[in-house]
Amino acid sequence: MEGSERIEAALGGKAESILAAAKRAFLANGFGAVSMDTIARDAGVSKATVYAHFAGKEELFGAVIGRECERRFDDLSVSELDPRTVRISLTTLGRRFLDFILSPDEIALHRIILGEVTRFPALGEVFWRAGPERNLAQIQAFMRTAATSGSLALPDTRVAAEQFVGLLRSKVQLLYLLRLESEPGQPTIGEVVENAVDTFIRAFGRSSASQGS
Amino acid sequence: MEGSERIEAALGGKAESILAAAKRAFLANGFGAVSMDTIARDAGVSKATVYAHFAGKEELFGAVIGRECERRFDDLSVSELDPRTVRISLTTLGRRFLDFILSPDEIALHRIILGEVTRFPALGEVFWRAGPERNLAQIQAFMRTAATSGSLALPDTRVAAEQFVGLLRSKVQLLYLLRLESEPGQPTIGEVVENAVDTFIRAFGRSSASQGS
DNA sequence: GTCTATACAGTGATAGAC
DNA sequence: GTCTATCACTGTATAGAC
Repeated sequence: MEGSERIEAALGGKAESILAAAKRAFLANGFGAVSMDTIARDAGVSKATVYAHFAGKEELFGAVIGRECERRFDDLSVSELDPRTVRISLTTLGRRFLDFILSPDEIALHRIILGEVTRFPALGEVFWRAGPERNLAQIQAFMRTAATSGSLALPDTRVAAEQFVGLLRSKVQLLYLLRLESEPGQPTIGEVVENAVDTFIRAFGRSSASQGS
Repeated sequence: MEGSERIEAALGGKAESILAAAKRAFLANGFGAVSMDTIARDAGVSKATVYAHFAGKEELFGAVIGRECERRFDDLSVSELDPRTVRISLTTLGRRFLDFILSPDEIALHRIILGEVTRFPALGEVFWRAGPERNLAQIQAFMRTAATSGSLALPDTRVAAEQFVGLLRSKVQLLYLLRLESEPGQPTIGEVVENAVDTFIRAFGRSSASQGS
């Protein structure tokens, strides 16, 4: 244990504190509204220590965001889904996807990326590759099995995956991003998923499983 | 003409210059990266004049964004669309909608709003009411006529409108927001519209018009 | 209202002791 | 590596003359 502490110290436990504090500050307030002073104080170190680990504010921001993009790997576990029970599988898949993209951290990250992509153009691709692209790949994988097994009649599995995502996000993701998620009269996540699955199966369903109650 | 110049001067031609300069700066760079110095210089007035018209940077920002939200009224002209030729009408409608939300000004506004909604919580509702909500209302109006005329079998016109929008935005809006619109291998706007209309008619179409080539 | 000049706070970044 | 103290600079905002 003494050894592991040694190693941790050698790797820089303070670097982790700084990154953690920077993550909290940046995700909550964006780039411009956060000062290096705040980050240093919140991390329990001096400002000079921050600069000993990171060349500047922009580099620190890039490190935080890049890390955050990589960390969040949304495993939709599509291999566990049975393509023969399409409605159930699509509902599970849709629910997992929406729970992920509507989680507070993911919404905050989404806001930051879009707000700062003009100043940090590289972030756009980093975000896309780490998030939406992976999700689409997983969903497309399920679409392929469903098409192969004959449960769905899909002219193009890639387009199908993109459209299923579009049906799921509908307006609900934008409402969350705009902080309007608790407006009265809005449908629940469960209803959004149900509606998306209904429509998707109306369009591409083949078997009697497409006729739900 | 002398009179109109007088009036313009009385209303403050400089206020317009300031708002115009602020709009350019804020839409291009966000809130934090813009200084009142830049705005004043770009507007051709002194900084004190800016403060004579607007209480501070935040108020100026709010004025610019609020104005921008109101200005952009996207008239989809749904009353001109014939519900009997569903495929053509949906294609026209989808094209107009996508051309609007993917226009440079709209994309820039979208980025700013999402990036600053944490600092300016009121902007979320302003944006929603002025843009997405109006678009949805117009699209829903068309869905109603299509349902009444029997061209589409829609269980819920509101949900149908939201889902049509979801199919249209699919991933293309996010790609534009992330500045990845010119990545190779991406579908054109025309293809996105076509795919959205295909799927929508597969789900809700009734007549033989749903069987396109 | 408009300008020039300036006050004042806060920022990112660094020097030097330990 | 880490700290305290400080730098140079930019930012918002204002005072006073016209």
